[in-house]
Amino acid sequence: MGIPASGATTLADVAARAGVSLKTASRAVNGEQHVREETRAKVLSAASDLGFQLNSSASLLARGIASSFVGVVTGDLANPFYAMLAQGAASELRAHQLSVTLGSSDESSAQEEVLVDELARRSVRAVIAASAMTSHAPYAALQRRGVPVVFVDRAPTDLDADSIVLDNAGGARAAAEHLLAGGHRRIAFLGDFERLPTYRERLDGFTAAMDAATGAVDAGWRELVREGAHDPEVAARVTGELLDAANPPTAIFASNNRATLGVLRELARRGDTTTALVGFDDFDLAEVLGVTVVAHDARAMGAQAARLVVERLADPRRDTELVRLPTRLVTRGSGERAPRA
Amino acid sequence: MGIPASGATTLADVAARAGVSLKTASRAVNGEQHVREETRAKVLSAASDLGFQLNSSASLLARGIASSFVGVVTGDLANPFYAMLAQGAASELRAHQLSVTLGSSDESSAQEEVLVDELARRSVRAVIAASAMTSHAPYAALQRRGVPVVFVDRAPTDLDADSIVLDNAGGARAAAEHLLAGGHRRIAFLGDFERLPTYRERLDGFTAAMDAATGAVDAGWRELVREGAHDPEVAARVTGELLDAANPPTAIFASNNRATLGVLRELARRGDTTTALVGFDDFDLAEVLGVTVVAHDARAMGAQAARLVVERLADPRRDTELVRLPTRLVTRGSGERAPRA
DNA sequence: GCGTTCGGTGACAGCGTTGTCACCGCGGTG
DNA sequence: CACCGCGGTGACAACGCTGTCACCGAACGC
Repeated sequence: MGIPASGATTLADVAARAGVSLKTASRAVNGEQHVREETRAKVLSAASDLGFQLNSSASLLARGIASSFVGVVTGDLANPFYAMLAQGAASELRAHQLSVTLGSSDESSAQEEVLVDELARRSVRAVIAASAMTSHAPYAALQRRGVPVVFVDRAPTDLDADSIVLDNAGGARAAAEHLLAGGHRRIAFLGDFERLPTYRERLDGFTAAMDAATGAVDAGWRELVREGAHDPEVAARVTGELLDAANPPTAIFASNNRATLGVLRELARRGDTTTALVGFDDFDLAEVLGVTVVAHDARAMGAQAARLVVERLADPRRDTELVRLPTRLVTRGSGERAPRA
Repeated sequence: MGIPASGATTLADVAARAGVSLKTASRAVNGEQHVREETRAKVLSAASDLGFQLNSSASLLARGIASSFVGVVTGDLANPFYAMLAQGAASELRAHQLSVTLGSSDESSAQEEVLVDELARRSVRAVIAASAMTSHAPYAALQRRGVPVVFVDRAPTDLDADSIVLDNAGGARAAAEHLLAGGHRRIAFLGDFERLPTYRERLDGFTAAMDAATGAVDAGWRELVREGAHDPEVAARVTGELLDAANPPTAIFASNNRATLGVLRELARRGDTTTALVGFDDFDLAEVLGVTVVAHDARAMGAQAARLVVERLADPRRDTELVRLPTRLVTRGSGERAPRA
């Protein structure tokens, strides 16, 4: 009943209609104590009559809170890894009355800088970032302003901040060792952009395994290390080149899900069913395709990041934490193919 | 220089430091005109010295704007369809100074209701929803309050609102006709939750094709229509049941990406390479696996939804629009397998 | 030379909410 | 019976910013 308000209805309207003071109405709609049940009911009914909704800007302002949003910066939501990460963070944050706002950088530093700037302008309460930048100055600026920044997947080296990363070296090493144990002597490594620490760590783990196997591996194994295979197209092309070479690898380690995708496309294209493959990152159809992978839990990573955010929000001066999440090798066949004689 | 501010620095601090009035500082940081370049530089430098950042709540409040966020409600971000949708919306909205806040309902009506409520509390400017609800009362409430709601993928029947959907019937019909043309007489239909309009439309299209082919198809084809295959596990189980039946289908139409995934798992598990398959929704590895699909552009859908939001924000009383996006059949092999003799 | 315009600047009153403090009346305490 | 404590309520001043309006001086037109 009553004409739909032309402008927005305010708490004052509700208070007037309920015949109470502004403050009492505020207490009622916020579920605070010190309000008689009867009064509260009166206010709530008036509010619902008017279709009232608290103005969050005004509320935030009055309470001296920047906002209730946490920015999540990822490379590309189309990558399920990031999507799961975001979802893990979002659901954990919701439990703490925080919402998530999203931005994709497409792995471009420039774009990411714009994103961070946008988040700053939105006065986000904290930021969770899977950063593709090498210099994290924009994040440092946020930190200085008291906005917690938690890095996921990739820890910054030029900034002291909470971070949560995978055991990249360990996972890659396990993959390499698995292939070596299977008798492979020529194993190709398909890396991502050189600047990404994840890639470098994975290469380190891979290298460690290869070095430990000196004598058992071809001396020239380093020639089979390729980088820059950030998207499936490049990965597919590089795979083709590797396999067309004079002395092709008998196994491939794809250092992330997109590289794996590219390898699979190329192998399928040429009907190659003998080259062994282990990929970093699990994916939906890996089971169907029988792809052996280094798996981990992206959702847990997001949730953990959210927890770090909440903890730092509670105590800004606590020591920064570096969480390293385990990976596990899931064998499904492609990594167990014997080397071609 | 100067001690890092204990609390937040305000525009007043900046103004004081620059020796100008509050209003002039405001004009300078907001890039408004009527400020001498020299003055602007002075203010900007003071702002950067102090690490100043405009308080968005205060700014929004003063300008009488609810917020700069648009809520995007989806089923589950882990589903690439939703992830792309969200990304499409986000990047289009960014061009209009709007940010996206995300919520996943896990396709649960209860959860979705909570989400919408949360969005309302955050005073979002508009909502884009891939709703799994049958009754859209919570959205109607938002609309009444002047918050534009745009439905994607699934249009509500109990609410007049801008919507953007796929040509579900057309896509499903094309898939069925394709299989029929290939000689199949027993085609199974794997549906989603019965309550989802997308599923019903796809079934309608499928039915239309089958009906048009009366005589050519088995009279009992309706027995091969199954629903509730919302996740891969159920889809896989149902597929198994269908194929184990006395008179199994020679082809399967999976009505969404998760159903397709389930079917693929089950076919792989039993080493079945003869049953034909067409899936609704494209996916990364479809090419590798040679899966024929009804494809569409989720990102475009999100972008289009964002455009509708912007338009309605500009003119709240314009007629609501229903956009129907085309689908296209992409043949890759699985849909072209001949029926078993 | 006087009125007019206009770029540049500032004072001030909100925007809608919440924190603080004060107040009122009632029941329990000594 | 005076006092205190406390549940319930309200007045009022913030919160940090922007819109409005007013003001000042310099450039301009006639």
